[in-house]
Amino acid sequence: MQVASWNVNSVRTRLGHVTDWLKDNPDVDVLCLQETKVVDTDFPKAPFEELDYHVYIYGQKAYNGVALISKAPLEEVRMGFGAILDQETVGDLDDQKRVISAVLDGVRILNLYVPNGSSIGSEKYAYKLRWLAVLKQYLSKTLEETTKLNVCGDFNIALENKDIYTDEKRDKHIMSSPTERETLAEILTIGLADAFRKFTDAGGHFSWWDYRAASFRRNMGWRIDHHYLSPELYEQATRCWIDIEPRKLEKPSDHTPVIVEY
Amino acid sequence: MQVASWNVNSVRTRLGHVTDWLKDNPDVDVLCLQETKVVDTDFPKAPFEELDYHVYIYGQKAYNGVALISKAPLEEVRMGFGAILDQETVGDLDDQKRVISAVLDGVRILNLYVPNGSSIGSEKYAYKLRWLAVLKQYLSKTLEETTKLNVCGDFNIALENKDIYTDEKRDKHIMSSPTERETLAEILTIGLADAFRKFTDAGGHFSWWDYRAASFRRNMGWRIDHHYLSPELYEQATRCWIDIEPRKLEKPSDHTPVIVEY
DNA sequence: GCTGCTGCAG
DNA sequence: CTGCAGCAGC
Repeated sequence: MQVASWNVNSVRTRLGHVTDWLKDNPDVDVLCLQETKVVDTDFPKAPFEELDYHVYIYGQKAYNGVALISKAPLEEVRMGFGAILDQETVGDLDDQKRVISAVLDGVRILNLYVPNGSSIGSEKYAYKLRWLAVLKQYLSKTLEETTKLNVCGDFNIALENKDIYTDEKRDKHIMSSPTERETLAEILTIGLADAFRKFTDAGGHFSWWDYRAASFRRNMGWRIDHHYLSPELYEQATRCWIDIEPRKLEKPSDHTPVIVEY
Repeated sequence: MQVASWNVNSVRTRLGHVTDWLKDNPDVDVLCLQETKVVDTDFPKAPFEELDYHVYIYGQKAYNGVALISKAPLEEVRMGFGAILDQETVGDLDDQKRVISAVLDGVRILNLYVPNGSSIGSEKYAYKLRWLAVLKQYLSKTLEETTKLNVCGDFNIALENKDIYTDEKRDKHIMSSPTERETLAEILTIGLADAFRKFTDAGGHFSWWDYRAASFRRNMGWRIDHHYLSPELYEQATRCWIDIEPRKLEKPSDHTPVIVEY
């Protein structure tokens, strides 16, 4: 089974890229999309259904939005933190559509778009940390019911120095600050491990390159899109890789797909 | 000597089209641009200067804006009505940057972007008529000092029925209403004649096609961009034509160049 | 409708 | 550098 994660930065603008990629990657069973940037009524379901995929969406206008594109029908589809956490815990966090999950062949696939956080100390940064605190509760509760969990998506955090093209300003940069790293590392202690690092020790592998400053051409990237697996799945994992080809296309997303196989 | 008029609908968005067109039309001495939509500090002068043109600009943020692009340096450059009319007459009309003129080889080239007027009876329509009243004074005063005057630009008025693709709703449509036509015709009585009509009697020649309803493909156009010449220049005129090629490009302006030669 | 701009977000 | 909303113009 293969699961892919791809922040497409607007599913409508990137529709051709995404359907082309699915055609080129017929072994991918579930494609997890982030930043679809579209309300559910306007999501282009037909192009995927015509390729015999099932589509599960949780979107909003202009920002955020997540989706699951699957060859087989999915079970137990859940949208938002509120699906399993009480309202008091969730608060307003589900106003932004960042969480969708479902089960395929006994594996819960959990697709996330973690807040970016803007800059250290900003209001959006506080939101990111608050969101991650609730995420931990959400994942803990999920792990109470399943031993096969694949948490993937755009985490907007690069855990290790080798996951970033440079060491400059690292500690003060959003996505690599000590607090963010510690927060994510702490979440993973509940029983999740990075599928990519099971197979690849080297740095220089990235999943996101800023649109600015020609950073893709200069390979000034970050590895911020991840597949985190529960122990049982981690054991079963046979591959995890980044496909940089879509980032080379005309008008690409700034992210590129990350695929795990188990 | 050749003078061209082109409403480019954003000189920054159309920069490639404009420089390409200049390269393809090396005999054009002065290119008059309208709707440059950029403040003077942000006008892309360098690409024109690298092609050895001189650039004279009178712009504002987001709306309107006119410019003169010239192979030779221009003399007596004037911006706005206020350059020769008293402030009492001009009022607030120079808040919108719609008038620039200069002299080349004894010919005053006067580049206009006449207000569109939105719809008959609207506030913008009243502004258009008020603007045209002041234009008449401005042109009269200009004709007191020169016998060689080339007034060109986007007039947002089609003087004759054959200058529009259809007769439908003509009288109630902005750009072809009787009042607008009479107002422009009255202005021309001070001593200006349509260079295009010296050479071409037929209808079906247009300079503007709405972006909507595939109107260019269906040739649903209007001839609203003009060169009006003082008698001496009109006598000397050897050609006047519309180049529809730029309207066929990707992401074109809705207008296309009109060129006069004398 | 179709485009361009501002302003925001990433 | 890109996408979107909201606006304005035509």
